[in-house]
Amino acid sequence: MSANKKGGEWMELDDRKLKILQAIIKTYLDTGEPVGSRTISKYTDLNLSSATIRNEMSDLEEMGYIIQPHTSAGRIPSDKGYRLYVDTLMESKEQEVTDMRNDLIEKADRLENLLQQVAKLLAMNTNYTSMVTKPRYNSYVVKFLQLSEIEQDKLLLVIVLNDNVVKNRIINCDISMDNEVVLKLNIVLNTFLQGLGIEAINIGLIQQLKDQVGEYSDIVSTILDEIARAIKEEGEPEIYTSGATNILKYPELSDKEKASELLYTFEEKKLLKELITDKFSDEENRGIQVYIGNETPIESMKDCSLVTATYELKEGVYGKVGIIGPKRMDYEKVVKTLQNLMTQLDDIFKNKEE
Amino acid sequence: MSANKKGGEWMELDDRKLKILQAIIKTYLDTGEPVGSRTISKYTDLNLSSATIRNEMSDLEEMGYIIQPHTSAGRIPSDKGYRLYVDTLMESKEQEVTDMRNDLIEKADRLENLLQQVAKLLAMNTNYTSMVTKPRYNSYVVKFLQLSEIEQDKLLLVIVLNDNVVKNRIINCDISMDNEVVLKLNIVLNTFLQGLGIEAINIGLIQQLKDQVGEYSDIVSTILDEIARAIKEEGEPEIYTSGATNILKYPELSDKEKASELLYTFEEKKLLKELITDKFSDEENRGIQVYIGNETPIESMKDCSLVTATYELKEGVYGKVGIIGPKRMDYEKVVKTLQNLMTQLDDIFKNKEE
DNA sequence: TGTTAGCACTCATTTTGGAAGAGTGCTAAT
DNA sequence: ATTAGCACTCTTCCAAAATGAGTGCTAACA
Repeated sequence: MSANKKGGEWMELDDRKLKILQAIIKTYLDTGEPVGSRTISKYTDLNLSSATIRNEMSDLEEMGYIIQPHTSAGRIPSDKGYRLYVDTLMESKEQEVTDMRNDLIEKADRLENLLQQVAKLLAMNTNYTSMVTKPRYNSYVVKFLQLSEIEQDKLLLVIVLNDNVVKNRIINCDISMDNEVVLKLNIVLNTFLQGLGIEAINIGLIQQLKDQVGEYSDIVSTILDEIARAIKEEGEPEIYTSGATNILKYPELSDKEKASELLYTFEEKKLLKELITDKFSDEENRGIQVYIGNETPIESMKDCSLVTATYELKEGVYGKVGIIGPKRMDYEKVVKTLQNLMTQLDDIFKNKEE
Repeated sequence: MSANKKGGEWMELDDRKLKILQAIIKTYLDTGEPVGSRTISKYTDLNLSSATIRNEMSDLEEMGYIIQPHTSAGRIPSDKGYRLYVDTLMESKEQEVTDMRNDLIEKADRLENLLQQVAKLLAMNTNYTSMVTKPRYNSYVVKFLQLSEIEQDKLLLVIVLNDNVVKNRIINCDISMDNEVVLKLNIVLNTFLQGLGIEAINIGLIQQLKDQVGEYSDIVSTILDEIARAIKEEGEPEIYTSGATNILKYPELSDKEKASELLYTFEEKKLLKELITDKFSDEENRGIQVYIGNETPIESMKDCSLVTATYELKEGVYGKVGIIGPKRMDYEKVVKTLQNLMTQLDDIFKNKEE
């Protein structure tokens, strides 16, 4: 028994076992079929007979790194096996990395488009499913408000939140207002509300504000409502996905039952949003994370793996991107692609700043 | 041979044949399995032996209304058969119609949300896939522009198009501008551009405008660009879909090949957009339309039917909704649901107007 | 003591050959 | 014109047999 609990359990494995395990997983990632002792005996550089391999495999199975789907089938990696592989065995093979920057900058002028593009590129590059979250602050704050009359009894309310998030609302009002009133309202609203977040807009403040505007308190009421709603709306998580149909390419996921559940998860997005808000909001999970099988908290993904990364839009504003594929996904490639994407996104966002 | 070419070809069918065909299609809609002569002989009120039915079926097949998947299987309707059924044989059975209004009004405050909701409700109610297009004018026109300084060298440009479509752009400018300049720019922009569409913003006008603003012509240039882009963007078709995974519920569509293609079509949406802009933009197709099998111009939908309807957002602004399902979809229900939805949407939009 | 060849055994998959069943087309009788 | 009857054609279902991949174990070997 090894002495260390965390990060070193695999000390129980000698070098040869590690190599064999690695060979098994690699082969399985390729083929998706249970791999037998004979295959490995030919595959590896350590010249061993299939019989020896069998013995080792038997051990590895006992230790929980591989699984036999049924007697007299080859072995497939268990979640524990994958975990070990991802943590220590994976060797970054060099591979050309697609430069996505050009594709990206060109098409997208708005953040939403950009993120959707990112998702699409990821899906196309990896042949898995991708998801990208829209970054959001923990708390939004009113930066600037502007009211303008655009029709007889219709006001346009422009709400600018921090980070220059802009929201528009059309407000119907019964009383017609002349220019002066609108001007006054603008001043009052801005002096009262600038810099405030949703929690600061409370009854006391509302009353104060209403006192200032006299007969227009109804409209102010509506406006405040809309502001609150806009802030709340912007605080909602938003997710873009792409390549959902890619999962149909992997036989182990594409039987009706599983595929249906998975596709529904991607279409509905509700679960994905929960996933984001729950588990992945921890400040710690910054780098690239791999969740294997049941490590993902979504039931329908129990046969999938999820690789996530965090990008930084600006100082303190983070979003996530994720790749979902079969457990036997090409972890190397996915991790590489994500790393690559992160630096490219950094570039883009930095440049936009200027 | 019948004398009339269009809409009356089925005159070649006598009453009994019609009844039999109707019975075949109805049964097939129910079961999804080829239907045999014996079934019909029991099913119909016209007491005929299976042998007689067989003869009639043989005729119907020769005429192209039904198909035999293989010798000694029952018959299934051909596209031509479905067409006849939808055009003339379908009898509107009474059924409770869900009142979707409440669900709708409650949740949606913005048009996009509303349309997405509509799509979702349709999909849930019918168990098929639904799509809803965002309505759009043929040509947008600038109604109102507003520039405000929200940061040292960042301007917020609010663009209001007709029908109160609002767009925002953030514009970076090198020169810092005082309040007065912004005010002046606002006036100039509005006087020059109000009421103009994209085609009216030509070189001549641009030059005129630039002359007015002197040193700020660079910024004006950017602004005009952004306006043009905004108008163009708003003119792009937009489609919301829901219930794509529903197609997996129908065995005849859910084999990997077909399902994959279909789901991709729904995810990608590009083809759907083309479909909308091409075929369905004709002013004629106002009412409820049914496209069967190859009548839909999308290859992947050749085993599907598509039922579309047009809703009116306001005078002259139309959008489409569509239901996509297997050819043996429950046409009655779908048509009823759509009719119902149309009136409910009318209600909602009328009320919003006030 | 670790490695290997050999062999019996297991179990999933594929193949095969009916047998059953559904449905037709045709013919002859009504 | 309708129908009963029958031979015929297919698909589908099922079970038995063949195949084959892969294992575990044992005995021999270095």
